[in-house]
Amino acid sequence: MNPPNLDKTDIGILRLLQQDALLSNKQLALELNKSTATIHERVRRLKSEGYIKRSVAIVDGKKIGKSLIAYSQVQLKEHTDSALSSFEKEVVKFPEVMECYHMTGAFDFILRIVISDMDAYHNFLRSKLAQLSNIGTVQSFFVMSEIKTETAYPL
Amino acid sequence: MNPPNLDKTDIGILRLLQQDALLSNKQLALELNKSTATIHERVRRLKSEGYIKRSVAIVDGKKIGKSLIAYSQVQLKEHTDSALSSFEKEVVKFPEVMECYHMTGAFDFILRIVISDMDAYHNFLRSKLAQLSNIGTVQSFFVMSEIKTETAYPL
DNA sequence: GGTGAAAGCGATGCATA
DNA sequence: TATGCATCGCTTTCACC
Repeated sequence: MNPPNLDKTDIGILRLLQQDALLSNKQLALELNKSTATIHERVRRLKSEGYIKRSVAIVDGKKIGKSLIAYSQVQLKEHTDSALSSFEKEVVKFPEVMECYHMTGAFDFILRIVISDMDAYHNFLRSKLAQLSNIGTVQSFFVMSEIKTETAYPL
Repeated sequence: MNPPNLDKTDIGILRLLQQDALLSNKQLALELNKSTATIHERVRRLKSEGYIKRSVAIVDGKKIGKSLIAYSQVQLKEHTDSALSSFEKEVVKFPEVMECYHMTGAFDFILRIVISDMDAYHNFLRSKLAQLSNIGTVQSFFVMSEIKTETAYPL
């Protein structure tokens, strides 16, 4: 399943738009040796079929005062379906939680939390996260340095 | 530092472009009650000053055969500056490692690894990650379900 | 710094192969 | 399905406020 139903041109489009979503069809056409009309149709198809989910601007978190990134591992007390659903439903409401995954292994969920500083994190933990029902343990780890942050899949 | 040196129009632009990088200046202008020329100048400034780092297409990993996401916690044996730098220099070369952070706490690095399946992960671990010098322990956790994956900072 | 208008350029739809 | 062409609309610049 690699490539699935994508030809070389489709792969090329995905590779290039993952690096820069603002590339014009003209630039893509030049790079991939196709006409702009062909590229236009391919891009339309890649979007309508869901290969490209969306295009977003990546903002510098530090420049807008989000200087602290935490990864918090959450273990729940109960693991019934309704307990899991209830946690998921509540945690996604917190704007500080930018990512949340249900995991295998020693804990249940991992959260990526983005916030201004440690005081704010402390406050978030005490007044928001720990207030949810069914929270067992929360273990927090903080990013000291970002070594690699890639949004583009290798193709 | 919230807002730093950004006015309401700048914040609005960041908020909207974080949701959809392909919005036209005309659409932004309509939404924010400014002229297209003003929006054009503001967007140019936000990019040149680094508030907007880049614009990217978000591709559906599962549709291109990247069905397994792992978070792997790596502990090194030695923690000299050169040992840390050496690990960082090597690990970023792996295309499977889309994110890598140097962390506080019980382990040194957390890696987000995106790959086709568990067989491929096993192979990656044995033939690539564990081959790096100075690796102490690697603990792997796998994503069962994505609850929230947000790229936009709350503004 | 913001605006409106003019000019240039790319996006978009279509007829054709 | 891919292409060239023609039209339309947005981007970009500039003189002015």
